[in-house]
Amino acid sequence: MKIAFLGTPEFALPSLDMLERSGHALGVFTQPDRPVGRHAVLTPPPTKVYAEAHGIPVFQFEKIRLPEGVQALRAFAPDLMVTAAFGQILSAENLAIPQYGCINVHGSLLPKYRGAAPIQWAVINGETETGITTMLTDVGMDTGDILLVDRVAIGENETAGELFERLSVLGAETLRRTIAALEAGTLVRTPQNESQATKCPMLKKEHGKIDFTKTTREVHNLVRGTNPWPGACALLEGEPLKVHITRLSTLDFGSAPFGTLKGDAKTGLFVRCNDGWLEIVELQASGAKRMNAKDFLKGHPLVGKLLA
RNA sequence: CGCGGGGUAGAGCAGUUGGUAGCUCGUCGGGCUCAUAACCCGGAGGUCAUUGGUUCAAGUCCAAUCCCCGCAA
Repeated sequence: MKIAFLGTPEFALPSLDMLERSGHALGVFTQPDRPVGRHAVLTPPPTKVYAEAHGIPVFQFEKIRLPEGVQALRAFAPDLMVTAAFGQILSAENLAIPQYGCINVHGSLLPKYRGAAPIQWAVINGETETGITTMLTDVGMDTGDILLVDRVAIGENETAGELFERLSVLGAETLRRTIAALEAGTLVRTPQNESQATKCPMLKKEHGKIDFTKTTREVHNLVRGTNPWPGACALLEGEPLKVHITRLSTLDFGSAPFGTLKGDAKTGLFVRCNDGWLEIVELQASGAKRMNAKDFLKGHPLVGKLLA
């Protein structure tokens, strides 16, 4: 089958790799190269790097729904489109091009967590289960008919980054089965239950701001869900402090204002939240590299100070 | 050349107007103790990122270079 693969970041790579190994004729449509990092180095998206290494043609458009993109897609003449974390909205015109339509690989159990950052929000909200849904893309935001679903449990300490990696691998498998069913003519379409639908917003920097009036579990979930990006952060004496890893703890340092720090270089660093004390395992001060909280304590007397 | 912080003992940090290199933790040895991750005493461990310059004297002042990181995009 001739497939137009629309995907951008690492999440899309296992799916792309699966399609390549399955011998489909591929074309990769992805976002333009973007400036990355402190020195704004123009960096190609991972799917482009993969495609070039495997001799797959690459097409990059700012907006594929604009005439230029539509024209290129039509010229490529795919039988099927596949999207995985593409990051652009497709138009009806785009979707009408391939005869089999467009299959999207989505990192949630639809109709829950429609939108841009389903994996992170599932962790932030403390979900214990998520998964991969393949769906037939329509013009709405993740509203198309459901094809196949695979479920996975979310670990108590699992970070969004770790879950991302697991789901990207699972996504390739779910996609493989979906296409196999399509080719066998056994694919079943199930409309989404609109009454169960939830939407999650794109994750922004400010979503990482920790609120210590919340419970230890809620803060822990935020730290996990924003790791590795954008990272959870708080203010220590006016300076930003990133909190990379936390652990739920049963240690009790008594009552104290929310955000109060306790502990030492041996037992670890703990911060007061609404219902108890959360251990901060790994952190990063402004200008410093990330380190163990215990190491940080050796050179920074923090006990009694306040995080805000 | 977007703004900014930083490279000092194994780890995390301090080091004031240039004048013998310090703290906490770890480590090693000894002591105390029923015992200990606790406490006491002692020891080892540094080309102060690199190169050049100023000076009687540079971790400290000047210049250049390399590396790490935060913010902004």
